[in-house]
Amino acid sequence: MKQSQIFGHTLRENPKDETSANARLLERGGFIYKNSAGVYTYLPLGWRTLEKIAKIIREEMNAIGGQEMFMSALVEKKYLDATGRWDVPIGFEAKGKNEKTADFVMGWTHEEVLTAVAGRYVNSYKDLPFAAYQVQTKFRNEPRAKSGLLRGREFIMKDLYSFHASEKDLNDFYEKVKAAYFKIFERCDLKAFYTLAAGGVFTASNTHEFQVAAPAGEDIIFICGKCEYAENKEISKLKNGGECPKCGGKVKMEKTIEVGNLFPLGTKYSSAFDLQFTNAIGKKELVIMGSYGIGLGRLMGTVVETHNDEKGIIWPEEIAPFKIHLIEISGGDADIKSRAEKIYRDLVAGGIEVLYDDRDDKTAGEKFADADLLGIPLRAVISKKTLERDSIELKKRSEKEAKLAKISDFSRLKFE
RNA sequence: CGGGGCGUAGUAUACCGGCAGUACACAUGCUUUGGGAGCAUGUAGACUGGGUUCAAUUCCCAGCGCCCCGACCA
Repeated sequence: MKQSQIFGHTLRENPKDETSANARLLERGGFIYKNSAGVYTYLPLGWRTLEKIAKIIREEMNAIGGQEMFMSALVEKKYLDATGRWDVPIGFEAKGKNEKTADFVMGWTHEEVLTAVAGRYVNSYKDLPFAAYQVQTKFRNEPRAKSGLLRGREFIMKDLYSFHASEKDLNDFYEKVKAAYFKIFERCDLKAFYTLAAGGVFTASNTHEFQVAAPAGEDIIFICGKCEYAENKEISKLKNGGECPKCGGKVKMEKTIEVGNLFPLGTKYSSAFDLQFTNAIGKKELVIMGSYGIGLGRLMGTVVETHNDEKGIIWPEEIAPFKIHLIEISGGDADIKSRAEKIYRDLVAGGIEVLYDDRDDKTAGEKFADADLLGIPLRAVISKKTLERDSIELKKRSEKEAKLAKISDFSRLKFE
C-alpha cells in the first residue's frame, strides 16, 4: 500500500476532548473515525488491524472445534420475551418506519436466538456437543459510552455458544475456551488474568473474565502477585494487601480492562426454549450451555492502551496493519525514488505487507513522526545517505537504535 | 440518570455586544528534503431554536452533541 493513496491520513493534533490513549492515537493515526460517542467507523488502516485480530480469534476458535456462523442482527421480541430479557434496558429497539411490524431489538447478545435455532437440529445426545460462534456487530445502549473503543454502543464481538449433554462436558469445553483465550491474548501481546466474576444479565452463577491491567480500565480486580488467582471486586471478599486464598501470596488491587468473558449458562436458556435431547437410555434432558465473548474493538483499544509511547502506537507484530513501513527520503531525486519503488515492489511480490511512504510533499521529519504514530513494527528507510553505502536503514518501533543492512541482504530477509 | 467541563474553518485554538484572528491542513507556483521546512497567493468558520438588545459568535433560556467523574454496566 502506498501511503500517498491510502484513504485517511494522520492528524498533527490530538482530537479535542479525548483523554484516553486509544481514542487519541487511533483517531490521530487515521485508524478510526468517531461518528458518535461509542460509535466508530474503522478506516482502512484500522480495519486491517481489526481483521488481524478477527483472524487470530477465528483460528483459535476453530482449533477448539468452534464452527463459524452468522446470526440475524435484528432480534424479534418473542426471543427475548422467552427469557424476560426484552425488558433489559440495554437494547436499541428497531421499528419499521412505514408499516406495522413486529417489535425488534438490535441484537445485543444472541443466546436466545441460537437456542431457538438449536431447537430444530438438536434431538439426540448424538447431536451434542457442538459449539458455534459468530463475529458480528452488537448494539448496546450504554448509559455512558467512554474511552474510545473501550466501551461502545455499537461494537464488533465474537460470541461463541456451546451446547452439551452434561455438566462435565461443559466444564471440559470451558477449560478449552479458557486455554484458547489465553492464546488469543498472548498473540495480541497482552497479559490477561483469568478472573472470577459475577454473571450480570447473562446468568445467575459466577462467571469468568479475562482482565488486562491498564490505568484506563474501569474494572477493579484483586489479584495474587504469586499465583495470579484473581477475583473481580464486584464479588470479591479479598482486599488489597490481603492473603491469597489459593497460595497465601499477597493480593493486590489492579485497574483492568475486561477483554473476554466466559459464562457457564447451565440450563437457563435451554429451559426457557425447552431445548431438550434424548439421552442414551431414551430419557429427555435439558441441554447444558455456555457462552463466551470477546469484543474485538475493545481488544484493539486495549492493545493501544498498553502499547504506546509519547510518539504513538507500538503494534504487536501479529496485529500490526503492516509488517514494514518503507520510507523514502528522496528530496525528489528520481534515482532514489526508483530504487525505493523497486524495493517496495520486491517486498509486495514476496508477500510482505508493506506500507510505502512515497509522499513527495512530506519532509523526512514528518514521515518519521507519522511512522512513530502509526506504530508499524519495522521501519525501513531509503535515502541518499543509505544508498551511498548500498544499504537500507532498519529500526524497530519498539527500539531506539537503527541499524544499516545491505539491500541485497534485506530483500532476502524473512519477516515471519 | 446525577455532577462538572466544553461546542468558533478539515484539525487545534484566540479574541470580542458592532469587519472573527492565528497555526497546521488543503489548492497553485517556486525553493526545500534525515525528526512535524520557507516564501507568495488562494479556499474555508461561530451546533440548533428562542429571548434580551439599535446590534448577539459573544449575555440569558432551552434543546442537541462531545469529554470527564459518579451511578449503571458484558
